[in-house]
Amino acid sequence: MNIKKSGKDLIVNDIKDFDLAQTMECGQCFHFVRLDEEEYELTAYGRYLHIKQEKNILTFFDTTKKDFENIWRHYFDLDTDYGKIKRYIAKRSPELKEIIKKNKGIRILNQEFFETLMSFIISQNNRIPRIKALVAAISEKWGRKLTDTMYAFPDASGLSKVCEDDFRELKTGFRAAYLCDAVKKVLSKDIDEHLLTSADLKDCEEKLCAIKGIGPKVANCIMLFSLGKREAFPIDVWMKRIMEELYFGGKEQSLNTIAYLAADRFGEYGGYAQQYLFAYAREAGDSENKG
DNA sequence: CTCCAGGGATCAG
DNA sequence: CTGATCCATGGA
Repeated sequence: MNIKKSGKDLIVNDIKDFDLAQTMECGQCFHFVRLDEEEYELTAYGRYLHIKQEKNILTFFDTTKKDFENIWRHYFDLDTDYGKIKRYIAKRSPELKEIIKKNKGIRILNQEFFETLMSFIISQNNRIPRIKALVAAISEKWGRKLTDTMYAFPDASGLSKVCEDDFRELKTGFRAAYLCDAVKKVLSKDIDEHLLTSADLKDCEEKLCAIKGIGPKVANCIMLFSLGKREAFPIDVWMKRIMEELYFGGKEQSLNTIAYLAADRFGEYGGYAQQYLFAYAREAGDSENKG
């Protein structure tokens, strides 16, 4: 990885195991706009970013070295060795070799805690385009304006005066009460990001599940995508189906049994494995719909 | 019209 | 502990 400035832009050369589109579109993030095949705009940590990939060259448009080092380097998980991770997962589960090859550029983003918390509450029983629309709507209504079309997601204090009816007006449906409860518990420090970060996986999950509307799946997404807990393993309907097919001969299993197998098989790399399994499941599901 | 979405709360057994 | 039903909303 070779970093240099070119006018206002910042260029990263020789980037390995990275594909921008795969990373943005794999269902972990909801606050971005696709401009072109490998070109996106997004917001995170109160900043706006316009980014583009051409082969193994990444261009961060109009970005200072300071912002790259303080924010984007960690956001895109650029200091993690994904080659090592992929080799480990392929060894533990050879069925995944092909799908890892197809999705060899997926990175797990290190997103902001509060935005991730709220986004995955919204994700429950919802579709990705709709989740994105709701995240954008909350940002536009209560967040800081960054460009003509993009707004930063507000922090908890920015939502302190927002009530359930306000969330309901945006058509968040039955999740309005959940969003309210999350804001309240973050403001009261009942939910504290730093305590969660230092807590172990089980303790952290338990604390997150104290928020109304958060269960095991959403809690694990929050831990994986915003608290740096890469051993977290979110199990949704897709994951359940594909795990039963790959490891249990197609027989139905309880969520606990599946979670136990994941922990045993993938350990500290559970979260990474989950991304490839998710891609595998979605691909299988799509071809099923076509055929 | 019906069905379902990267689930979870609630209640029955 | 496991299973069924409901939850708002919008797109297929």
